[in-house]
Amino acid sequence: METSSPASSRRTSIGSQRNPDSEEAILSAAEAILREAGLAAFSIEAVARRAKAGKPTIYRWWPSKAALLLDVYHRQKHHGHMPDTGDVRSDLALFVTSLLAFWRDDGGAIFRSLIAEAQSDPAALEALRRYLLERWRQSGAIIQRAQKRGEVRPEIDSDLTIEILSGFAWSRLLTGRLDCSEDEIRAVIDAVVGGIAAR
Amino acid sequence: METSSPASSRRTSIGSQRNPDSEEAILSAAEAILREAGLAAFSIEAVARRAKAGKPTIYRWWPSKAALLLDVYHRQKHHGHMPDTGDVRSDLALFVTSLLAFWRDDGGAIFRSLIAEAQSDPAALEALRRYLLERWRQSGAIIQRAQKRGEVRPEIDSDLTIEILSGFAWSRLLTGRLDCSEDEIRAVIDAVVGGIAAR
Amino acid sequence: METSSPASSRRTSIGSQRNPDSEEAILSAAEAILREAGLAAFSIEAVARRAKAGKPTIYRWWPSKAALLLDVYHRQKHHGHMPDTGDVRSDLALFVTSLLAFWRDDGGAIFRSLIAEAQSDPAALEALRRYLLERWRQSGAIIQRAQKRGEVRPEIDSDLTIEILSGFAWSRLLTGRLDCSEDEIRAVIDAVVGGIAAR
Amino acid sequence: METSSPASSRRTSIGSQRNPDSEEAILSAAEAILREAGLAAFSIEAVARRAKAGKPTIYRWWPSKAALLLDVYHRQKHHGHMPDTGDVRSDLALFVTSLLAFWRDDGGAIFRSLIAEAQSDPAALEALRRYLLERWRQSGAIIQRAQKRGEVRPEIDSDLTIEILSGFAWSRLLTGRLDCSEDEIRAVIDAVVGGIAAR
DNA sequence: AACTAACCGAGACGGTACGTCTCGTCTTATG
DNA sequence: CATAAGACGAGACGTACCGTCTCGGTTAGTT
Repeated sequence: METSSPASSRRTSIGSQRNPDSEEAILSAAEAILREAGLAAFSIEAVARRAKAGKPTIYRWWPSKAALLLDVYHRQKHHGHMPDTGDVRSDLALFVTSLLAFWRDDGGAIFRSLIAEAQSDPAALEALRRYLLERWRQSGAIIQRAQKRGEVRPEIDSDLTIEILSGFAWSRLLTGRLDCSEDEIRAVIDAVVGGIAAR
Repeated sequence: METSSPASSRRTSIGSQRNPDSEEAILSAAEAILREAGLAAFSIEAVARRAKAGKPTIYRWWPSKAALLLDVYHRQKHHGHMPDTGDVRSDLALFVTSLLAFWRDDGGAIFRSLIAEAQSDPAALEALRRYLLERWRQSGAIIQRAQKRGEVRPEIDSDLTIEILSGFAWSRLLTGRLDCSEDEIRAVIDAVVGGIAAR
Repeated sequence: METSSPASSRRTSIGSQRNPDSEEAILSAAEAILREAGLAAFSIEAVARRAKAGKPTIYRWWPSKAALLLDVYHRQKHHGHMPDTGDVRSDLALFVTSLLAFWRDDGGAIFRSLIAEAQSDPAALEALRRYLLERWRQSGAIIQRAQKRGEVRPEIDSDLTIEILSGFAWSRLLTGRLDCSEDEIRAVIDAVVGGIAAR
Repeated sequence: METSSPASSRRTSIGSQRNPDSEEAILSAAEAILREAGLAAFSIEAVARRAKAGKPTIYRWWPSKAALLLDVYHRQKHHGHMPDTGDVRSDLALFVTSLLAFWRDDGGAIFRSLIAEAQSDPAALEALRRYLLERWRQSGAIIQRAQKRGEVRPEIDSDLTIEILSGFAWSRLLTGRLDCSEDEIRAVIDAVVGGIAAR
């Protein structure tokens, strides 16, 4: 990180405009702190210290801790891995598997923090909600394709189905049980796709 | 609250043992703060102030903010509403409906706080996890009864099924969308019980 | 007090530098508390409250209670009243009289506190010691002038003589007997200057 | 210490009277704490802990920290070493030397604490004052004997003379400079007995 | 070329909460 | 009724962050 900066000593103003080096340094620092030490260690003070930035610079561009968290989460790569194998079970299994894997490897600490922050900051809650509705809408395409193929009944609400699977993933993330076996994921998909009722 | 105390002036020690009046006052104060002002306003300091208790008294009995939160949550009534209508769809619908209603009316603010706290406090996470596994096991009885009646396939993992429904409820709680219509809940139950696949 | 500030509302930062208004407010508050309520009421918390300053602001500039006490004592006027009447008896009588008067009117409560604090805080003890050695050295000039005039034997240690008189004053201060008559002071001076031995 | 107690486990009431074992244990503990860790570590709490006594037991018999300190100081041996060599200079030198030695070896920490405490506790101040006046009166006998022998002028106030020497000793005690050379002590005695004035 | 405007870092400011310590009071159970 | 034990309300301790502010300096655009 921070490779774009001129390797030299001190970062300063570049005139009456946002300094992208500072932005980059701040986001990098925030991400690193979350990843290395978790939400408890994540404070504006700590980010400023690590990014060698002034606190007002952070407050100028991110009105709240949640806004910074959201930006950090957005910087992650993942977004929009949209499986399309032609089989709804495989697509959904890949969806859940890759989500859990992403959280396990990288973004989990950040997303957990975002959810936690949203529980006390209404602005964060609103931002999170908006972000999620969009994400679920996107991922709903998996279901909609399956409906076009005739695999899934047409009256099924695609977003709601995604929210069910996503909710299961949240449950695992927020209780620290991301190490979910293939079998468990298959069982979840089977339940949602095939139902649990006796034939 | 605090009606049990002798209406007189000051609460004090009752010897070398825990004073139940103090415990009650602290839990009441904690609950009131969470309900009225939310997690952001919930601090040991504030609880002590409102309960007219010394901070060490709180720290003596609750080692962390999370422990206090958990106790406050436990004091709520709800726990263990276990529908048994003889029909798995009705049972599960009641399960989800009553959970959301309970959170909407009373315990939501507290449980949200508990989850949020668990994201930065490992001890809270562990306590939450233990609590949930037990709750899911209890609620899993709904599925197991249905399996005995032949309504649900025997190889289905009852706890996992409950976690799926519970996860959906979490998703609604944590994104502030507890006002869930009957139809939506029915759709969720239908998906999980009957599956989404075309017949 | 605080007349220098703009009489308006709130004192705040003036950039990356010590705010003299805050310093003044803190020292004034500390002095007032000591004078009005004594050492027992003197706490960093109380000073912060009265000065309308944050505790960290105090700890930033004064590492210990003793450092603050010392600064408060230094702010007093007295310092360096150095009588030079041409007669050693008169000089010393003035020295003791004005010291006791100063303590009686103003600085006594503060200096008592400083000595008390030094009995449990090594840093305070060291600061006090350094301060006193310097003060005795200064006051020793009274003796040295008398030696030059031939009033006092040349082999007499001027600092030690001052410490004897100063010690007597301490005894009076620390036992709350500052209301010392002229006669008593004269008797003390006579003893030290003329000795108690029969001629 | 504590050798008088029955070496067995638990000390308890001996009926409606003061238990001397407890008193002994408390005074011993108080003395040990002062000697080993100084005034800063001296708290009723600490004394009770070390003496394995209940706090109320201490508060019952000693109304204030100062009262306990005074009792501890009284338990020391020293008291009343009253030199009588027939020579006032020798007597006074012994008086000062043995006082400083006693404080250096044993009682200094305790007496310093007592003086410090008296600066914030009026009751302690009063107790200290009464104790000192008595002590000075006793030690004044040194001067009075010398007056009878004709060594010291009859109009000299014996108590005041003792207070001067005592004040010098206080100065050394309270500034942590008890390591006073023989020469310095002699110089002090010479000043007071013979005066500093040129012949 | 001078001026303004917004940015930058630094860090002080008044606050609040933290978790720990001791205070002096209280009530118990034990003898 | 004294004792050891220990809980209680109170509040100070010194530290960490909060979000705001002012500073001195830098660099664009605008005159």
